[in-house]
Amino acid sequence: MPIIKKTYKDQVVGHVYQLLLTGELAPGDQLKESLLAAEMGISRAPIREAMKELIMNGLVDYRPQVGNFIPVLSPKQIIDSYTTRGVLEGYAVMSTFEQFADEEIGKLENLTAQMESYAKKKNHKMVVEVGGEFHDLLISKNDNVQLLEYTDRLSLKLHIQFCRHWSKLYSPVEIGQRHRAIVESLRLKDPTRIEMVVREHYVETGTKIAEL
Amino acid sequence: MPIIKKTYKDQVVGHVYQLLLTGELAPGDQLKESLLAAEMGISRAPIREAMKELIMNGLVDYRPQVGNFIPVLSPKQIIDSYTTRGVLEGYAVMSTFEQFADEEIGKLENLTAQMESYAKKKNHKMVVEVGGEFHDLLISKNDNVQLLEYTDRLSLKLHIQFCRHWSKLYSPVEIGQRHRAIVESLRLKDPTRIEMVVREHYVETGTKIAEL
DNA sequence: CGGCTGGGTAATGTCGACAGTCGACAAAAG
DNA sequence: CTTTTGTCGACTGTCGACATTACCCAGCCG
Repeated sequence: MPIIKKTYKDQVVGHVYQLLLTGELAPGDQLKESLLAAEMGISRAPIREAMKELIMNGLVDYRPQVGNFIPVLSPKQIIDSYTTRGVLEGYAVMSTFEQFADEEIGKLENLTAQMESYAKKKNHKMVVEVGGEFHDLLISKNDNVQLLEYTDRLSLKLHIQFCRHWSKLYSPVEIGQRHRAIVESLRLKDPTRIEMVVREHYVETGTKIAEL
Repeated sequence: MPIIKKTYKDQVVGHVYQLLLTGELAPGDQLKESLLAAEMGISRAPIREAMKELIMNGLVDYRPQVGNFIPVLSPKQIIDSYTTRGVLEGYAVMSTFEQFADEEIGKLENLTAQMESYAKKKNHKMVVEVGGEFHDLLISKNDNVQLLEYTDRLSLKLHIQFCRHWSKLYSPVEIGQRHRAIVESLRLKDPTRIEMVVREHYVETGTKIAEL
């Protein structure tokens, strides 16, 4: 989420993010250029520029000669996206497992406990925030620009698609189990296991979301 | 490479592909909108549309307020891209290894032999073509749309970036060894090994290209 | 009654012109 | 001679208008 808003295009992107996060735009809705343009008091040109960026990040579906729509993901597409994310991030963590100091692993454990705690209190906003911190720390060691480009895109796409359903998703027990499994595998310093665990974590998450 | 060219935008994309493949555009070159527009007898609007698509596929670098450039990849970026491709395709093949019938594995072996043969004759065009066939058959079983989107992008990006250097790259012996290793692992039906071998294949290719 | 046809509407696709911004060079100040 | 500032050119960013295409629905025909 860019903070700087130099060109109109960037402002449009930010505006659409808001519409998506607040739920004013639901999957299946069409983003009409003239409407957005009128809404923001600018012409359609920067809107079109912004659309391309949103399409690039998978936040908008483009149908030629028809328009831009908020994607409606089928269960298979959801699982596919999460699986792909799992494959990429599993590798990202695995390939850097030696760089995790004991104190950082401790921090990961700490974050897991926080998530459990927030989940028990049904404070979903904080669960997501701490979860993001956990995730960021986990892949922070990797510097493969190509891989990061893809994981960032997927992360943002899935975040925006499903932020609405977080509250229905998390049981404190599962959250604890899953994240602890990742931390444990890191502690064991077993690369194969690390990759597998992270991968499964995302596949399970995807399967769960696909069910609702 | 889309064959249908309905809108001007698609024609522009195709045109730029040609410029890239023929080497008329070299890494570092700027794609000037007005120039392309004049060249094709259209306005800048569809050019800009096409640029966004090319940027999306990683074929063009975008620098705000400055312009669009053919990317100059650093050795690290090259290795990163190939590694990422290896991670994705390694998983794609691994997760579908059971679907390869003996006859298809035979075909893969056959294609490998063809590549060796063409490589010996220094017929690089055919090496690449048969190599593409090998690659397509290898991931044809996978139907993860998200994963395929990324592998396709990477495949196209790397193809266009390095098509110029193919002739310097391939030694018949290496081609045979590498591809045969993949076929063998498939025959063994050992998923872990399959994933590893495919991954390494791409990492090695990337390392090799990064060196020149 | 169902399917096809055609016109109207509303959206995207394209256009040419103008405004804003960056980079380079040159002139002036220290 | 070095540094700063001003100016210029070329490119991207934005605009409003026009062209084209897809969708909807009414009316016709089988």
